[in-house]
Amino acid sequence: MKKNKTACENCESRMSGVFCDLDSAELSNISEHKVTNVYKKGQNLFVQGNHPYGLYCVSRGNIKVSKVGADGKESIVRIVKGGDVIGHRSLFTDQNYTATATAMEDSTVCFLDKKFIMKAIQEMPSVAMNIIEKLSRDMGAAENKVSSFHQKNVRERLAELLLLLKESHGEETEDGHIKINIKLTREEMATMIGTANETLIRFISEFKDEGLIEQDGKFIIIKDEDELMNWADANY
Amino acid sequence: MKKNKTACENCESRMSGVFCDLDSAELSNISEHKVTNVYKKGQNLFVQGNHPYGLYCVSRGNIKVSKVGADGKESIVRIVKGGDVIGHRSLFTDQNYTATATAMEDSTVCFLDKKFIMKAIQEMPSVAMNIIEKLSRDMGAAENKVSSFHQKNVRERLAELLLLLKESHGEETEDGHIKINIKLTREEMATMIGTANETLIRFISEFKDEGLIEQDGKFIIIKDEDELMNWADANY
DNA sequence: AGCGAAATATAACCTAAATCAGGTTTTTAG
DNA sequence: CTAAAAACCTGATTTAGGTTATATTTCGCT
Repeated sequence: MKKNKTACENCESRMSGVFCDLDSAELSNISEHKVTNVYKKGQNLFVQGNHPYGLYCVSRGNIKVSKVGADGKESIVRIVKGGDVIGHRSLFTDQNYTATATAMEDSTVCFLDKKFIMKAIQEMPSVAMNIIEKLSRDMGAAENKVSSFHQKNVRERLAELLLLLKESHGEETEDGHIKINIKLTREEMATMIGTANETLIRFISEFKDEGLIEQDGKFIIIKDEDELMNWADANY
Repeated sequence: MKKNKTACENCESRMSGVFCDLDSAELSNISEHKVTNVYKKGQNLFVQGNHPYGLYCVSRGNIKVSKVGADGKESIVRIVKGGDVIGHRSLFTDQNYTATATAMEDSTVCFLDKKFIMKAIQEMPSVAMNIIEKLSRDMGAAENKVSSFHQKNVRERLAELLLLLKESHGEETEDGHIKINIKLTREEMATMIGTANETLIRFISEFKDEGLIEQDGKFIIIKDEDELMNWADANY
């Protein structure tokens, strides 16, 4: 975890986060109060049970937020990408972290002290509003997941996951299809939809056989979005 | 849905909500901008797909927030009681409602116009902060649910549900036990943990046979909390 | 009070998906 | 480059819990 410093003004994810509405004076104020860290793939930003001291703001890279149960089983509850904040949930409720955050690849993440971020919320209504918006959106996603568990089978949840990943990490290829530009193991995908990796692999294979998706090395390419949407909305 | 008006200052849930830190001048300002409605059991405050025009603030009664899937199956994603706000999630993301809110019993609910509540957030940092806290807490609960689905079986999820209901709706009885003071059908409990009602009934019966819980009319009484906690944290 | 409709309960059966077992391929580290 | 370890894949077996069926009890309503 090397430390170095980049100005927020030059951050490649500058426009997408909760600080997007700030002017350059306010931004440079934040710049001065933050620490920038580089995490290697597999390193934790924080682990379940730790006490939170501030807010993490991802500049580059994908971070997975996961919970481990009593039996040691991992569940990925969400994936956070460049521009997003992380660690806010526990920070604002003043509990210890209820999940672990791990870099899925080499990542650059800034850290803001709790006192500073609390002051920012009080003084800059746009920051408060953006945090409220972000929490609301994330909560919507979490509640969707809950009802999907009840109402959909594994095949349907997988179709849904692929479409969500397309939204969050999709990139157009030369031939006009969408490539899911994030490296995920089958195990990780399985824990995202709450199934066993053998089961997940089986349905991935089915989707490939049926021409709904294709594989490009580690990456999945969406070939038939309409059909995936049909499955995600349950039809069998 | 009869209308009448009660001052926030006299609201029985005044101290528990997002407006709890306001002084009486601020409170009476809110009082003047709200509408108070009484909903009969079974009536909807809003339904999935509607456009949100403001914020609901529950004064008295329990409101269930549920989603229906493509197959018509209902899932209760959370239950909101007196003092809590509802409808904020969709309001702040400016989407249509993604769930339906239904009164579980005759309830009193106030409604605040969107413009007014947005202004309140800008001008009263405590309101913004309380909303952030509430969203964070709710989101923690939702993420716990997601990982429970993956990591726990029905018996364990039921034990967990009973303990959560004890926290949110528990009341001490004369003989020192805790009674879950909310009327829920087996069907409703089943949809809260994503199972079939027959299955839920099976495990409720088991818990009764084993002396972990007892029934007092429509209400459940926790008899052996420790054992329930063991089950909720998974041990089989 | 009495009737119909929900809600509750129990048992038998069946299926979706977990688990187990055995491979092959890819990645990583020395 | 090579060995070891991950990751991936497929088939067989088992099982938790969904589904179906049938009673019984309770509730809401006129």
